[in-house]
Amino acid sequence: MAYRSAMRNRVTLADVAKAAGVNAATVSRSLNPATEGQVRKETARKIKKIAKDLGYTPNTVARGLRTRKSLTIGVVIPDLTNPIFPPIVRGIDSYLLPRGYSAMVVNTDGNKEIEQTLISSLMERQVDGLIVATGHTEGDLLSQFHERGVKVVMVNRESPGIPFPAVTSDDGAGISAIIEHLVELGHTNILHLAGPSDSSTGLLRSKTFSSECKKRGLVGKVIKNENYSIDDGQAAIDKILDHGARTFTAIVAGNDLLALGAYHSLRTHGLRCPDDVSVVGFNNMPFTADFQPPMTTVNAPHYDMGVEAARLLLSQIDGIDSAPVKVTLPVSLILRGSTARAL
Amino acid sequence: MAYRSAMRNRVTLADVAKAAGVNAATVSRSLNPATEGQVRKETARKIKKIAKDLGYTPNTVARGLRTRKSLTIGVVIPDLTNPIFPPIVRGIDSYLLPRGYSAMVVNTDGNKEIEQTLISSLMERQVDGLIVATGHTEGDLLSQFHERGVKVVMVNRESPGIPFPAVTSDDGAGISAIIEHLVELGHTNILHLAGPSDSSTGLLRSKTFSSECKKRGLVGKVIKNENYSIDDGQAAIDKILDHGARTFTAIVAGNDLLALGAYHSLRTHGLRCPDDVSVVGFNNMPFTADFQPPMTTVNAPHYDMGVEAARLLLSQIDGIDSAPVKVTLPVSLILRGSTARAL
DNA sequence: GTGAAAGCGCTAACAT
DNA sequence: ATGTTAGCGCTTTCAC
Repeated sequence: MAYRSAMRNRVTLADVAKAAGVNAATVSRSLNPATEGQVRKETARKIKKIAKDLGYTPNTVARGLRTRKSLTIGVVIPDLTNPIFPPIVRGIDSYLLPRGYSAMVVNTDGNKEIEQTLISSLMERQVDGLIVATGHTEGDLLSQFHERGVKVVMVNRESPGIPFPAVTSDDGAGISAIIEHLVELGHTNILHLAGPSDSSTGLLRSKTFSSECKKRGLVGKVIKNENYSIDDGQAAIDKILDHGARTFTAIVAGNDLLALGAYHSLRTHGLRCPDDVSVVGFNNMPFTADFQPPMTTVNAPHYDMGVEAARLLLSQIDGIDSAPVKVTLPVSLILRGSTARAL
Repeated sequence: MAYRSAMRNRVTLADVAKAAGVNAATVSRSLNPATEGQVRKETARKIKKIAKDLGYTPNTVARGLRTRKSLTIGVVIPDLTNPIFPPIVRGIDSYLLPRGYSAMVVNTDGNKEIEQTLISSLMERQVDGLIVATGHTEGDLLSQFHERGVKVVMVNRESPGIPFPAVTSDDGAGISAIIEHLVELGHTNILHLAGPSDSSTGLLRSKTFSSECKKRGLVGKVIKNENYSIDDGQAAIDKILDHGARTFTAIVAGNDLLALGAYHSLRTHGLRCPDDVSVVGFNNMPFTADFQPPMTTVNAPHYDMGVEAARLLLSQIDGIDSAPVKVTLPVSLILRGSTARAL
């Protein structure tokens, strides 16, 4: 047994070329499906065999340096442990992977500084584009990309400033459907547990809520929350219930997490859902059907939104689309056990 | 307004060097904290200022090509939408990011071919190491890495063949605690809804279950499942209940998803949990406390497992650790509403 | 159809 | 303390 470097015995193009008795360029051409036609069939076949025998693995990094394409997409989300994001990420992946791209996912925790740092890191890694699901991204950062020609697509949120392509669910229709459902059940005094107002979803959902209530002559109060979290939802309802001043018979939450927080608060205050108070979520995130009670919510097609966002981004990168397309995917109201007739 | 390329106006080291009237190497040294000391303080300050003014962004890809380090770690998991994985990924990230590394996460869906493809893609991207949470990875693939000197750490699963470092939860202790709890409640006939036998967790948990039952003189039947999924759990219990031959009074599930499947099956068969049948999960994944009934389960510290796996991997990469360390993190039984005294 | 040469942006010897 | 040189592994003109 001879001495052998324990370290990675990387086989390079040059190694294959030497073994095949040809130039590295010829190997490169043979191995790339797009340029394979430039090489004599016989030669290409031989080279491929040798490459395989030698265990050649292309070095994507070196190729990227030369071609100025990393085949990597940055995905910026607030928090992977929020169950709506894994389906989005998987949707993105499902479109990217078969096309040779990979995704690099970062979590910002809704923190603007962290977001700035992470996006810079993605840029240094030469990502070919960005799919952004955070609303906090403000003008300065995004406009930089715009100027630099970096492709950006928003998903689940819209960009506040520059008109990037965006994929969203039809939140307006969702809220309208909720209100209609509650009205049919006889509710006339409804509380909206709104998501953060600096997110496009929070804003749109609460605006639609208010206008629907006005249109239908309902009492519709809006409580703003800092975050789309269980804790925020619980704290908000706690605050009202602790003052003993409940007038509403239904709660429309900005998302399922806030709705779950409402569940908790109602329970600790001895109120029953849906008997005393109806609660509606938004997103139909995983496991909402298994909650107690099963949650009535609006289904948003997160996986498909991811797919669509990836599609939009790649078509931008390939220079096919240029217009800042807005794609809105349909939602549907999922009736379960957390809503009932008003007392 | 002059013509200007719409494309990315990348500022390179050479650009900064020219503007500063120095050599590119000096700029490189100034900007790298590790080599900054080699440069005159005054010069370094000036260069940094110019770099900033010019909007210089380092190119990690080019650096990686030169240094043979990508500062990227591949993370191989079965499925991001399984709620135990996001905490693991975030744990990994939390350790990696402050140290300049990024993670690239891929989903194998438990499919060996997909796994092979994705891992190859990660290797082509020159990842510095791999954190693997899939059990299906068999000898051939892993041994390749071993030979190539690629660092691998297992998390949540152990490697079947080669002794890579691994971070797991103390599943044996978890199962023991469950059995003890059930025995205290008077259960003597217990069913184990086991996870896939080709995963180290599935195997260990079911082995411990069997030996505990034997030791305590309990009737302990084991049903194997293909996947750690709700559907599999439901189907398995359905199969038994459809035959009307229930003898067990408690179900110990291989994980929370299987337990949730058991919930569903019991419900459709008109059985109440925990009144008729007690159910115990494993993992304490998010939202188990909100299920109906709140699920008694074993808490596994997934976030910490991610942190620990990343720590192990980087210390391997840095050549600090060499021994294939096995880290086992403690678990704890979380008593909630899905277990009750046996009838 | 194939080879030779240049160079993507960076860092690490080796000079000075 | 700084400059020079070389080269990481690849693709892409440009020759022939």
